[in-house]
Parts: sequence; C-alpha cells; structure tokens
Amino acid sequence: MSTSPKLKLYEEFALIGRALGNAHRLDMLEHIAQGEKGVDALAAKTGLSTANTSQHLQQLKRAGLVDSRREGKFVLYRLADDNVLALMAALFGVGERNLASVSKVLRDYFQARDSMEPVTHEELLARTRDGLVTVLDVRPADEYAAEHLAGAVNIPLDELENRLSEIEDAPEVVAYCRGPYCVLSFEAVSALRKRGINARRLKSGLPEWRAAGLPVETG
Amino acid sequence: MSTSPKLKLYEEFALIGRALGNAHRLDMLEHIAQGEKGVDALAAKTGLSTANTSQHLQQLKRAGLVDSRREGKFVLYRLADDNVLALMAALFGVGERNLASVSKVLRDYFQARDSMEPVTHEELLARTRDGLVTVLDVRPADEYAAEHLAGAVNIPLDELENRLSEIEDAPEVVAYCRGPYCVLSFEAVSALRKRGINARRLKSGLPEWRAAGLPVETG
DNA sequence: CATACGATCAACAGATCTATTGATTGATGA
DNA sequence: TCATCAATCAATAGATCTGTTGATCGTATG
Repeated sequence: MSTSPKLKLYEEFALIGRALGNAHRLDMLEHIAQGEKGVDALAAKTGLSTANTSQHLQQLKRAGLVDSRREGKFVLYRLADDNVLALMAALFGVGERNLASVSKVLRDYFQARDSMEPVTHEELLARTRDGLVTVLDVRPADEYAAEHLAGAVNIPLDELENRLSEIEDAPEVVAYCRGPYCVLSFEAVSALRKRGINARRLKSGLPEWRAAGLPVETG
Repeated sequence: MSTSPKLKLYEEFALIGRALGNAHRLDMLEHIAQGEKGVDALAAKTGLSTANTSQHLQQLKRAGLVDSRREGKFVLYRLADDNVLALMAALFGVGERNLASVSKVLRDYFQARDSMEPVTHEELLARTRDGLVTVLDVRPADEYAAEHLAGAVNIPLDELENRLSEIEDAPEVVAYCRGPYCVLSFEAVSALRKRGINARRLKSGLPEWRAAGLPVETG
C-alpha cells in the first residue's frame, strides 16, 4: 500500500522533530529568538563555522521553525512565529519533568547559583510599577540594542565586575538574559549576591517576555 | 572548555527532539495514547516487527516520553504524562501553520473527506447534554474497550457498512477516533454522509478528550 | 569592472540512525 | 523441568546526519 496520509503527515512532523534533535540547533533557536540575525553573527555567537551554521539554518528553515529575508548582502533569519517558542517550551517542560539527567544538571549547576525561586513575569511587572526594582539585562550590548525589556539597564556579564557602582545602591535587582537556561543571568545573580546586592533572576528571558505581549524597547 | 551546562541541557532536550524525529515513533505515540499497550500489540497496530518496535519504544523511553511496567510476561508501555500530549500538539501546530507540505496533505486528503468544520470538545459536550447527538467511536473494539468517551457507541470502521442500521435513525452523529490525523473518523464521516446521515467529526481524539479532564468510560 | 564580503553549494569522511536477523532472557504453565 | 511466548539484546548493512574544506554565487562598493 502507498503510505497512508497520516504517515505522510507524521513524516513531515518528524522533520520538525529532527530539526529540534540537535543541541547546536536548539542553541541557534535561542539566539535567533533574541531578534533577527545574519549567518556570520550567529556563527560567532554559537562558535560554529559559517558554512556549518548556514546548513543548520537551512534545516531549521525546511522544518518551518525559522524564516529568512535578504537585506543587502546579509540574509537575516528569524523565528517563524511565536508557536515555535511554545513548542520549545513544551519540549523543555517534558525534559525537566521526565528526564533524570536534566534534573541533575539543573540541580548541580543552576540551583547551586540561585537557590531562590526565580521572579515570574507577573511578579516583575507588579514590582516595576512600584519603581523599586532595577531590571538588569546582562546580555551582550548588540542583543540589548536589538530589543530589551522596557526600562531595563544593560551591563553585559563581562563588564559587571567593573561597573558594579552603577547598581550597587539599588534596593533590588532582577537580572535576565536569553531564556530559562541562559547562564548569564545565573552568573550575574551569583556575582551580585557576593557583593551583598539583593539580586534575583527572571524565570525566563526576553523572547518569552515579548511573546507574552509585555512591553519591550529597542536601541 | 568543557561544554557549558546550557549545551549539556540542550543535548538532553535534543534527545527528545530526535525521539520525535521519526514517523513510526509518532505513530506509536498516538497508539500508546489510546491506553497502555504491550510490545506485540503495538507492533501489530503499526505494522512493524516486534524487535523493531521494542527498540523504538526504548528510544521513546530514554527520551522520557513513555514509561513501562511489567505485568506477567507482558511489558506495558504508556505515555509518561499529559505534557507529552501537549508537546505533540505543539509540534503538530507548528507543522500545520508553517509547512506547506502539511497544508497540502491536509487539503488533498483530509479536507476532501470532510469539508465541514470539525466539532470541538465544548460543542460536543454541550450537544450531548441535549441528548440529540450520537457519539460514534470508530476505532477497533479493543481500543474502545480500553477506554472511550462516556456514552459513545462503538462501530469499528471495518464494520460500519454492515451495521448502518444501528445509527441510521440518529438525527446527528459525531464520529471520533485516535487523534486529529487519525483517518478512521474521516472515512466514517464520508461513508455516513453518502448514506444521507448527518455526520460530523470530532476535532481531536480520545487522548485529548481525556487530557482535557472530560468524562471517559472503560469496558 | 574588479574587488570584497556574506552566504551557499558540493563533496567528503566519520558518526549515528534504522530495520533485519538470529540468539538470549524472563515469566508462565503444562 | 521443559516448552512456550513476550520482550530484549547483539550484530549487521544501508541510509542519514554532521562538520570540514574549498569552490561558487549574489550583492554592494571602490
């Protein structure tokens, strides 16, 4: 028999699964979710070669996870839509709940740096209204420039050590970066606490914030 | 440098992605979602060899998508939890929205058999309260026996032709089967309409109904 | 037009995935 | 204990995936 239409569909859906089936591509998706990026820029962020990056991107595109457009001599890639973020969240959720190896990394690395419950969107939104909290973006400057939480201050993790004076008077700091597993905000919170600064971490990152329809700024 | 904790996590999540990256495994997940199943039973449903089925199941298990328990000489596999269904729904959603090849199959095959908007959970629930609608389960008898929508009648698609008399007086029939891409209910609706019976299809299947907390029965 | 640069393509070796085959384990019941 | 059935394991060939290399294409710029 010719393969049933259901299997034909599942073949297509499996293509998406395979696209999600490589750690580098998941990493690329996280970076792309920060905002449109060219191939070389992505290659630099992920540490892969340009050709390799290009090929991975094409695989993501064939799977319908990203789109691209040409601008001058650059080809800019972006997430296809917000459903892709939802899909990644579902994937991560299943991993967190059902894989012991994931729990272990979360415990051994991430919880060691931030024993406190992270701040949720709602909580942060409520606190910023009171004006008591300093929102700190610890991503590199280019990602901050592309887009950031409305009202956030940018101090890339690299520079945090030297620019502590800019925030040491803040009564409370909430740091964020690219997403739930982005290490920058964990390191930042850890460093700030050592200096006696009252710091917590936002549970997710910029893309989730934007997807929730909460206010962002550029520039 | 040793791979960062983020990449270590993404490596684990990618394992889940790869588990979703094969049409047969997606098919198996759909079958397992109907209720616990042994390896041989699944092999029969999917048309794969026993050994092959066993290996696919172990891959799904390593990815945290299914669990298993021994009962006598059978090993019964079941979905790890409802988040797995949510993950599959997210995967299918991205495919439907972003892949032209998926739209094409949906148009060419599925819409051809059922041009009407499918019935949603809410709609069906409301109509059954009025007692006007006959809910028809067109899956094989063993799957019906394992679990079915509360109040549903079982006529497997194979037998529909010969058992039309049982439902031809119903003012309205809603047919369902395993999930959104299960062909049985499409074929059933198509066949019933040809006989002049007022038939529509439930948008999703038994697993989604159960996961939504709606009433099911066994036996 | 020639050059530079971003991106893609083509070809390749090594790793991983898939399905088959036949042997092996585990539990049941004669 | 032996025979049986369900399931897994082990080994294999063929297909697919991954990352590298060097060539090529498309666009902007001097």
